[in-house]
Amino acid sequence: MANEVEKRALASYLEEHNLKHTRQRDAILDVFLSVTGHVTSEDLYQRVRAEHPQIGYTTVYRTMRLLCDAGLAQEQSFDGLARYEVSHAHHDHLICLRCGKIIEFECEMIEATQNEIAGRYGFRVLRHRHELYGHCVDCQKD
Amino acid sequence: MANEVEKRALASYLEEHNLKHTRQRDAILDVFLSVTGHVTSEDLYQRVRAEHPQIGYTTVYRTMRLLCDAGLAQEQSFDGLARYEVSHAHHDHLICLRCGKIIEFECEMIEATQNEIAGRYGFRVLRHRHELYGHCVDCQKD
DNA sequence: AACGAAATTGAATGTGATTTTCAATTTCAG
DNA sequence: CTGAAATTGAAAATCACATTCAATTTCGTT
Repeated sequence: MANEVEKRALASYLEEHNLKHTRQRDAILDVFLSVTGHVTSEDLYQRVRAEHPQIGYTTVYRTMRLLCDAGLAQEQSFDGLARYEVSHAHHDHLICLRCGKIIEFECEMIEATQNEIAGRYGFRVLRHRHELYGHCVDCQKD
Repeated sequence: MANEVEKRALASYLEEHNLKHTRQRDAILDVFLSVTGHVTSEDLYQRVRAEHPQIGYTTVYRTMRLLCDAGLAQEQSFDGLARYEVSHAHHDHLICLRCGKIIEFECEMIEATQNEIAGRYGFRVLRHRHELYGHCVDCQKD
């Protein structure tokens, strides 16, 4: 059985919150983890449906919110559509405005600077959004 | 008459694009410029309506898009709602998750780093979004 | 000042993603 | 096995945003 770690994390979360373990949640988690990149609920629903035709859109939608609450997924939005990615080390995004390609990057220095700036205003930063929009190598040719 | 510079800028834009000068557009621009901060179209509509009850929501909405196209306004979105701010020098935002306060800041260093990172991936950055979410001084007390 | 083509207005309606409702079903502690 | 509580999924509601269209207004030309 794949994705043991994530399944156990989900199980703990469900137990702690008096929620129930269901086949649907398990199946959706599996499909979500098998996807690389940033999927919308609709995307994910289509993929889930290919393997589990009886699972409805609403369940996929609700399960993604659940996975976000459980810390297994993160919601992003680059273009007005909610997209989900598997939670992993903090990072920012480069988004190509022509082809939609999304590249992730990390930068300690920017993080440090953010905290320094927030400190000036007495702010305590909890999270941030940092996205660079432009054209990727391939799309600069046109 | 107030806001002469902006009114002239709008007039030029209208003329260049074969659009027409109307009382509504003038009134909406005035109200928009009188607001400090980041307003939604609904916010703005309410304020416009207070002075000009005959102006409809749609006109406010369309005028804000016009002002964005004309470079007089900028659209932002921190919480899913489109918000408009008066155009001014480039800056990023600090947003308080409790009270909604929005503080603007600038940072050359971050801008430079962004370009350096984008360069690594062959990206040409056209614009970016950089928002720090957290708690402001006042809201940390609670 | 008046004409008329073209743009604008604003109420109503459409759109599309997201969210909620609710009856039927499933889970799971006892 | 039982029953209370959670979950499911189809349908409907919601919400912000965007468009439609007939009536009105603007403005270059007469």
